[in-house]
Amino acid sequence: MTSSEHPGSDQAPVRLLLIDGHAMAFRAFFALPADGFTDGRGQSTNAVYGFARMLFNVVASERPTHVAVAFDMAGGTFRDRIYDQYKAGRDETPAQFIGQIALIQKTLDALGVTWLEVPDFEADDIIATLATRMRTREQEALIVSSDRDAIQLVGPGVTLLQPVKGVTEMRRMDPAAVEEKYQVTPEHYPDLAALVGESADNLPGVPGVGPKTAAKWIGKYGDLESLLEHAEEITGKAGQSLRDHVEDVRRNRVMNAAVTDLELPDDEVVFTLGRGDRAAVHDVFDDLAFGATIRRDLPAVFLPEGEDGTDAAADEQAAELPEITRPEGKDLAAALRGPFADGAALAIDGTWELGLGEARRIALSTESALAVIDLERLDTDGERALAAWLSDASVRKDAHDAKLAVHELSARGLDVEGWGTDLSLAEFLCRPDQRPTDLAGLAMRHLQEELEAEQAAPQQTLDLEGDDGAADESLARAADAVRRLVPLLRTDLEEHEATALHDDLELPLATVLGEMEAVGIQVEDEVLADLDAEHERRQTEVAEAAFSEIDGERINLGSPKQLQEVLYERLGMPKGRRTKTGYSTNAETLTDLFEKTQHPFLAHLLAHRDVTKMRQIIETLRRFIAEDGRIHTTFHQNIAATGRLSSNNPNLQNIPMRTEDGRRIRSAFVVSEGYEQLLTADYSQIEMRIMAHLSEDEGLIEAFRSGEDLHRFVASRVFDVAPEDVSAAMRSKTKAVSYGLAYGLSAFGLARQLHISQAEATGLRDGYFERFGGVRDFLRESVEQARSTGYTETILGRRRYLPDLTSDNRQRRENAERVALNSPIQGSAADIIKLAMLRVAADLREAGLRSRVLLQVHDELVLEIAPGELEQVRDLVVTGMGDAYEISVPLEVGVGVGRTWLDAAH
DNA sequence: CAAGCGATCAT
DNA sequence: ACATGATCGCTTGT
Repeated sequence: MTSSEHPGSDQAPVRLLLIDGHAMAFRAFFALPADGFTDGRGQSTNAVYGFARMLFNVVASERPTHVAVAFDMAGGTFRDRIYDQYKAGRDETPAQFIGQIALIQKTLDALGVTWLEVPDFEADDIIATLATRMRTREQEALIVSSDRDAIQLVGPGVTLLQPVKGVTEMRRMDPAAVEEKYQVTPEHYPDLAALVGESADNLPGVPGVGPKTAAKWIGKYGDLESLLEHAEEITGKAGQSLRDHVEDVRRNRVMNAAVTDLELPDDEVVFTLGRGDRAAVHDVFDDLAFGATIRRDLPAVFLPEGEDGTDAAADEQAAELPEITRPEGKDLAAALRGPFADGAALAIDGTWELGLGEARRIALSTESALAVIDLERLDTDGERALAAWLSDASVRKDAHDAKLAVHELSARGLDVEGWGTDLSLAEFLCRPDQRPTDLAGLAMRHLQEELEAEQAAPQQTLDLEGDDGAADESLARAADAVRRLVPLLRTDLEEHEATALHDDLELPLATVLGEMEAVGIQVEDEVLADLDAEHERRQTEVAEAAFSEIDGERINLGSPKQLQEVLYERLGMPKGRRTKTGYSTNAETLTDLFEKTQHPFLAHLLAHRDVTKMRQIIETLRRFIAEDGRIHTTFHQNIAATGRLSSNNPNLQNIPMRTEDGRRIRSAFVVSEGYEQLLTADYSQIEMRIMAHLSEDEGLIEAFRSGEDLHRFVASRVFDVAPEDVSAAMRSKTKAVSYGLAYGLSAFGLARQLHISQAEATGLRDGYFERFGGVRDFLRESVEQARSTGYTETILGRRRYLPDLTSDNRQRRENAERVALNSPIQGSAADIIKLAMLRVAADLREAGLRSRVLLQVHDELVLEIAPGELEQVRDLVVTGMGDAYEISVPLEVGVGVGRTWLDAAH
């Protein structure tokens, strides 16, 4: 309890939040699209949504003890009687805004927030009265209003939050901030405003006098009254203008004076928080068709105490590490039959770099025991015991990164079965848009909280990666951290309905990927060396040719900055698209420029770009060829938020394919000794097939069942001609629309891509949607549903959370909408090929075949075929991929075979 | 030396 | 202003 410093205020400190209801509702209305937020019965709810979010935000961040919302009343105010032009000339209320104020008030009722309106007065007067009351009582008031009349209320204990952008970004105005911004104190702000005028209220000020002059005058004469008394002294145009408009100024000053003595409730209870009713809020939100996102953000302070009580779960477990044992040999066998018999969390101190396993030790942790095992000092008995334990599927093992562990252990001939939980995968499934480092940090904070709850937080930071000969204790603590985090992540998985995805898809896949990485793919360095040498020659040639076109000056062709100088300054070419830092020099721009100017420099520059890119790719690949003559990429399961894999060190998922020259790189990827062929198998148009499945569009489904070429079929419908009469142009345009749709392509973007007018692009899209309405409905509903639930979902229930779908920032919101369109499609394709990989790997193993999967490239698998196994493997792969998951159209799989990756293309 | 940017490769 | 990635070289900031 803090004792009061002044008499008469023996009550607890009050922090009253005052909101200008109409002003904020209007702001919300214009910050969010009215068409994007409706209750399903034609009533727009964007203002209600934005208002609620603003309220939740401010309450959560400012922690007021009391709240009141003030509204203007219909029917005018006393100010209209003083000045009949007050607020004249305002635009009519938008039709979609109508009714939303009543809905906001309904929401406030459910939240137990008092709202006020007083006949004949404005919201500002209500706020002024209450703010003044708080100020006299030396309590705090916090005003949220975009109306400038609120500025005069700022003072000791009274702060104004002015919305800056949208409804969530606020600027804090205390007396100092007001003075800083307007050069007058808050109480003199109405004086300034009277001189300057307020166009929003149709109150013209003194012509030729702006805030600078007004502030100067007020500073000189003290206040408006003294200024007007000395009006004769002021020289110049402004002085005359002032004398000519004294009447206006006096009127303005009367109009903008806030009324501070309204009769308003003054009951302790009236404005207190905590009187909301969760059920009522949900009813109102149901009625408004609000989704889960905003419900989650409802601050608990609105509800009665105890209803949202979160105190629970005191941990009985001590934070002290169990004694670390270092079992060796026969001891190990005993230990593994003892406390570790049911499973353990596992940590490893190695790294997977260029295919070299470097693990020296592993740490195992259970609730009661902890062991660090030195792999290099194990004797035969110990190794045998460890191998048996690791490969016993009935013993559950958890790890931060199971794939990494697989590498380190299998490099020493130890195979692992019976994985339980992989923290990195669990974290990713729950929060796919977070970077792994952030997730690790998040996990660490969870852990820290738990340890603090146990009041025995260790001082050391935990290093889940393990590293450079760190002490046994560090490794042991990492294993202990895994152990402690597993139950938390299991709960997390349940909450995100991702348990099955983790247990039955991602974690088993990790082992498969680990094997693929370890095997790698054979690369012929000589082929790459020749290719590099050839491109080096061509690079010199085109560079010289380019220089000769610009007076022989040897600029750096790789420097966008220097290129801009040459192209747009020296050669005076027309400036096209802009980038953040200047004018674009990308291939599209350069090609356009070439068409316009025919300047040979541009052609040479483009050629230089191509060969440079080629060399870059070739040299990168060569650097990654390991001792064994193979490239071992790393596949990541926790990077691409849609659920795709990513590949790095090097990236083998973006080896050139589009151009003839680029494809030659693929001829360096070859079948290795002891194997017969490379086989590639890819899904044909899997994303469009998923679109057909998810949208249930009959036309699209028929397209795939007909066996006709997809784009030809679709084009024949769109352009209303027989399939055989579809021209190449029709087909390629239709194809662009088909693929663009899944990416949220706009008419603008389509026009740019196809070099057609925006009108033609719009027509194309409309024509498409006319014939394939199911697709349009599906896309629209995807976004709508995601906005409501807060996430998108794939066919396997993989979620992606998209809070930006309700952002008041248009760019962010529209980006989230495109993501919402694309994620279920791209993500479902990722799900399907992952299922296929598990199946193919399992089938190969069960059939006792030596052939193996080497790479995955989103919709394609690359396998290495052992002698004599081609037919069997081909069937197995085609079936495995084709039947991986049943959707309403067939999943077609194309197969190619050859000595090199290029030859295996089909 | 790191970080941001622009460009370009893949599906 | 069309989704998901990786990588490189240049430029700029620490």
